[in-house]
Order: sequence, then structure tokens, then C-alpha cells
Amino acid sequence: MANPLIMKLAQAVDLTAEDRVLLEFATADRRSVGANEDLIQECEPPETVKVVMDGFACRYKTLPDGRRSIVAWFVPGDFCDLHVAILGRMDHSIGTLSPCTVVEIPRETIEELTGHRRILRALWWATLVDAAILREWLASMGRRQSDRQLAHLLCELLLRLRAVGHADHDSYQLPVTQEQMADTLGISAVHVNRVLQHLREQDLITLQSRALRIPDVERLMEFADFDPTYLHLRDVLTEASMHRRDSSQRASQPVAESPLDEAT
Amino acid sequence: MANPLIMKLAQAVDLTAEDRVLLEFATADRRSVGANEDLIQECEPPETVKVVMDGFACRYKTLPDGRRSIVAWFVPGDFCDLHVAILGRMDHSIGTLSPCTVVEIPRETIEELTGHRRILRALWWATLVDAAILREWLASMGRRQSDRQLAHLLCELLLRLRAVGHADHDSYQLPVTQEQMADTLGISAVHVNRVLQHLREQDLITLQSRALRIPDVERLMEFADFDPTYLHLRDVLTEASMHRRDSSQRASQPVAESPLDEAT
DNA sequence: CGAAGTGTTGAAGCAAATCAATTTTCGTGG
DNA sequence: CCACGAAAATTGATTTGCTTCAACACTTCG
Repeated sequence: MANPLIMKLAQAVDLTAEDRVLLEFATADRRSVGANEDLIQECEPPETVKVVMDGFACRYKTLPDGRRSIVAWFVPGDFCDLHVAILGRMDHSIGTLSPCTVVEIPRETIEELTGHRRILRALWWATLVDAAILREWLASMGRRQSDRQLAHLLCELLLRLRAVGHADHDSYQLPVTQEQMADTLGISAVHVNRVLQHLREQDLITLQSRALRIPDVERLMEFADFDPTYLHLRDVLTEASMHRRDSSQRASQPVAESPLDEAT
Repeated sequence: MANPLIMKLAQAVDLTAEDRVLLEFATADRRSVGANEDLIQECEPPETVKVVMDGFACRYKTLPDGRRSIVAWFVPGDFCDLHVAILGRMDHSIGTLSPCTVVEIPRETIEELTGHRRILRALWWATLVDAAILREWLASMGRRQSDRQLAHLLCELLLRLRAVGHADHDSYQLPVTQEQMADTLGISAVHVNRVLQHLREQDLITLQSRALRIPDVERLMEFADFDPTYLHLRDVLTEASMHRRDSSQRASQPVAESPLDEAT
């Protein structure tokens, strides 16, 4: 099985064989974590950078009344906390949604990795895509009805998981509970259940025992008003997503030169 | 009047006199823009980096049904698009909310600025704080009632504006319409109106002809469940915010060393 | 001074929350 | 392998926060 981190970063830059070897070594030391366990808690400054290699994790905030808001999902290949090192303190927690395999990369290894131009740029890209996803989620939560919002999330996951080889053309494992989805979408668990049924009734999805299948990907994307541009992926613009609307605008571009990067 | 960009970046690092001179020069060439004008449109790759020096601007997404979602507010001192350069394409637009004074900093100037360690780090910090704000907004939209959500936004603006010298202890200019607030909070303009009245009835705020006053800052923060940690500000933790709950956890820290920064 | 944009108010409707009960699934130990 | 308990999913009834539509008032500015 291919390394999801390498697959992901290859979306941003052309990694050399040397880059790949370095990344392979950096992610060799894996450990297993059960579901619903915290990887980092609020106020706890992390010493290592964590990468999810298998399973789903999340970034979440707990409000004083006990309710929680999940503000990011981490799927295989995702860094959990690349950015936090520069800000003194965590303003949120990171925990697993399902059982996970994670890697903890020590600071020195990150420094070594970022000594390589392509990897440095790919890490930049990953950080910025995280922010782009956040913006899309915010827009989605603000202005989309919950059935479209959920459908949108499922489309996003399809592409993100495909990019790291964890989804095939129309299906993937979705190892999360309806309550976890509810905390992500900002709705109640009961309503998630009803929305899922609604999507099933319309034959937009199939979901049983954590296996999601999308009979007609294009139709679901249409329904969710999903435009994959914001994911800034290179490979995964499939037939389904390419043929929609103005496909010339949608073709992926190589990552642009960055002023900040330039200056290094 | 002090330079808001310098004031903002001084929140993150100790700028030297030389740093300040550089930043002053970089922001010398200002221009005025009316309200509701686009600074950058979707799909238009920006050639310069834009900084708001006066007035309010925003980052927004337009959904196909015409509704829009504002996913970030830019107040004086804020970069609009520092990050976009690395991703090939804009997945959103940037426009003014009120009349603004903006600066367009050419690529080369940015490269020159980022040649200075402290400035580079401060720009990093600014980017990460933007993401932190986005997370807080997402949590807020997901799990807070709209009166608390609006109150939370007003608290955030108080601190952000104070940091750049555009708010005093308990008041500031809020040059936006209720419709713009609605697009930000993900609710209808009518409801914004009612929520504002509700806040006024409770003497939590005063708002007339775009001037906001908060009679009891601490009480509004309590009401909004506002915890300023996520803004990662150094100076602006006032009496009001410091005395709440566990203040020892709340004192600002110097910006930590960053692995990515280290590697430069 | 008039027109357009903004703010305000009321009434009706709807999406989603809440509460509560029930069934199904899943993990675990006997 | 089955039985049990706990977690998760499902269903129904009721309530509520917010939307929508529509009318009207105020403000701002050319």
C-alpha cells in the first residue's frame, strides 16, 4: 500500500525519488490509536508534528456548554498540526474519529524535510489547502441547507480520499458516527439521520456499515453544488468533475511560485 | 496616525526600527476604493499583495443561487491575499465592505520584506491567526445561537481593532450594513436586525450611525462566551478579558520558534 | 428635494432542534 | 459462538429559531 502522505504531497509538486525516500523514512515509525482519543489537547503545546496514515481524525473545539464543533477532518496523508508550532498555544484539540494509525514526526525531522525545496513548498500548499477547505466549510455552513451541506462534505471526502488512494471511483469507507457528522455540520445527530435517509431515498448515496457508495458521482456533485477547485488537487479531477460547467477553468495548474517561498 | 500594518505585526514579534522603516515604505503608496468594490475576483490570479490600511473589506464566496457567504473580514492592518500566491487560482473574491484605503505591495517588495527574519515570522503569524479566526467562526456558526454569534464577532472586532489603534476601550466604528453582517453570520438581514435590537435591549451594545459602543465589555464577552486566546494577540488582553476565568492560561506568549521558519 | 439604499416591523411558514422511546448494531466476555 | 450490555441508528411528536415576504420609515447623498 502506497504512503498516503507521499501521495498527497505529490498532488502539489513533482517529488523526486530522494524526496520520496525521505518522506518514507519520516513516516516509518507508526503507532495505533483507538477511536475517540485525543492526540493533542487544548493548551498543550505539541512537541512533534502528527500525520494520520490511516483512519479519520479531527480538529475540534469544545464550547463551555459542552457542545462541540469539529472544524477539520484529517484523513490519511493529512498533517494535524503543522501550523501550531508557530503560535504559542493550541486553541483547540485534536482527536481521532475512528481507530487510526498515526506518525509523530520530531521537530528535527521536519526541519530536515523542509530543507528540500519541493517538500517545503508542498507543506506550504497543504497548509493553504487546509485553509481553503475551512473557507468552503464556512460558506457551506452559512448558506447551504443541511442536505446539500452533507452531500458537499461527502463529495469533498471522495476527492481527498481518492488523492491518497483510499477511495475508488465511487465509494469509500466512512468510519464515523452520525453524531460526529452532526458536530461537523453544526446540526443535531437526529437531523443527520434524517438527511442521510433523504439522500438514500433519492438514490444519491448508499451507506451501510460505514461503507459509502455514490451511484452517480456527477449527480451528487450537482446536487451539492460541489466545485472541486478549492481542493487544488492535480490528479483527481475525474470525468465526473471535469465535465461540469466550464471545464477549461477547472483544469489543475502547477503550483505557482510563492513570494514567501522565494525568499528562503 | 500610526501605521496599522506595523501595529499589527508588532503583536507577533519585536520589530526593529529598520523593520518599521521598511514596512512604512512598503505601505506608502495608498489608494482609495469605494464601498462594495471588488479588489480581486474569483479566478483572477493576483499580481500584488493587498493590505487594508483603512476601512473594512472581506473575503467572500458566491453560491450559484446568488447568495453570498463572507468568510473573512479585513480590518486595517490585514493582508487580503498573502497566501493565494502559492495556490494557482483564487477560489473566492475579495471586496470592500466600506470605503477603504488599500495598499498594493508588489511581489518584489514582499520578497524584500520576507528577507528579514522578524517580518517573515510576523507574516507567518498573520496567516496562522487568519486560519485560527476561520476556525473560531466555523465553531461559532455551527454551535452558537445567532445573538451569541453576533456578540462574539463584535468582541473579536473590538480586540482586532484595538490592536491597530482603531478602537478605544469600549467602542469603534462599524461601517457595515446589516446585510453584510447577515452574509457573514449566515443568517438573514431581517434576523440581524432583530438580534441587534435584542442586544440593545439588554444594554449589551449601542449602535447608531455606524458607531458601536459596548457599555460593559466584560459582560458582552461573558454573553458571547468570548475567549481571546485564538487571536494570539500580545497587547490587547485588557482588564476585561484578563480577569475572566483562568487568567494565568490567558497571558500572551512570545511567538514560538517554527520548524518551517527555522529551515529558511 | 427626490431616489435609492438601509433599517424596522409584522405575519406566516419552514427547517431543524429537542425530547423521548425503540430498534439495530457492535463489541466484549462468558 | 452466543448472550449481554452499550453505543449507534431510527422514528415520532412537539417546539423553536430563523426565514421569507411584504410593507413602511428613516437616512444619506447626488
